[in-house]
Amino acid sequence: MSDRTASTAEADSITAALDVIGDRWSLLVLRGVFRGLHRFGELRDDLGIASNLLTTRLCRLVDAGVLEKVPYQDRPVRHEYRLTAAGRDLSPVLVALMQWGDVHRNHDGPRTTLVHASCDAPIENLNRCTDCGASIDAHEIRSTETVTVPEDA
Amino acid sequence: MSDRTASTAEADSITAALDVIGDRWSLLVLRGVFRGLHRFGELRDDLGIASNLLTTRLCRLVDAGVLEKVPYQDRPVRHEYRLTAAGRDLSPVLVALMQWGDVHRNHDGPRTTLVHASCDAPIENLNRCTDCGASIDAHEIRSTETVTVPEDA
DNA sequence: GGGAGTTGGTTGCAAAATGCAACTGACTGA
DNA sequence: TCAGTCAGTTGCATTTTGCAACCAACTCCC
Repeated sequence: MSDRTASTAEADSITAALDVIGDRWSLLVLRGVFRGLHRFGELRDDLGIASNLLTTRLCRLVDAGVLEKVPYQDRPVRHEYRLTAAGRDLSPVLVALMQWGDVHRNHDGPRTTLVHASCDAPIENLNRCTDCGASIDAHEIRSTETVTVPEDA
Repeated sequence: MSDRTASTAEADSITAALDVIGDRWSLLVLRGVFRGLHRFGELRDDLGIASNLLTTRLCRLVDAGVLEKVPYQDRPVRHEYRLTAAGRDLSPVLVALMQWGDVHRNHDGPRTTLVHASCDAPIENLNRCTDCGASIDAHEIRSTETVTVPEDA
């Protein structure tokens, strides 16, 4: 990856993030770990991913500091994969994707509802203004480096 | 294996979302459109993407209802690409990715700050409880799955 | 009216990523 | 000793992507 630096869309933060989780499987692997699947075989069976690909994805995510290998037995030494703080910080990405899929794609398929553990009420993902606290629609976003997103974009 | 892993990896909302924007380029194309790039050549030059891939990505995004083609001239008829409502609803995904990249990846690279147009204050993305309104960390998320595909009964 | 330029692609082929299936190595427990 | 589990590795076919050249419809300019 990481050869998206060709022109003016150089290595900004979105590109940097996609270098880690922008392939076909990485986010699904992370979703599995978020859901409580921590071992190689669990992830392979749940995702239906080929072993060789799961190996490379896990290594890459560990290298990126998103997952860490934690030994769960000796003889033979075996590890499971756990989220680091950086990995947990990806939860808004997964929640945002899931919410979009719920609304715009997955009208009939199986749903997973995420709830606030202490309230049992559903979780939503949104953009919020750090000053006024309002939730922000795409129209109201202005980018300080580039063009304003116009009304009819 | 465990109760939660039965059949969930096939067609949930995250998978459905990734079917649309889960490849190497689609989110970058959308980022370009969000930034105000609407024409084929603008996107190609900005992203450094090959023409044939940009063609297939744009067609797929139009088919998925995320972008729409709007004619901007006749003779020859030419179109530009604009976000639909569904496309604009992807802004939390992009903001969440950007925020994660800012914090965990892109310490030295160029930053783009997104601000609330009416406040000029920075935008953040977060998960929020629809009941208590608290912003929610990954630890506080519980998932309750609606299994629609039963085991062979 | 003939060439150069612009825009928005298409085509052909090489390179890389992915999918599939079989196999390995270290151990267990019977 | 022998089957079974777990976490991968290896080899090869298929699919996707990257690169470069080409095309088609127009405009502009002389």
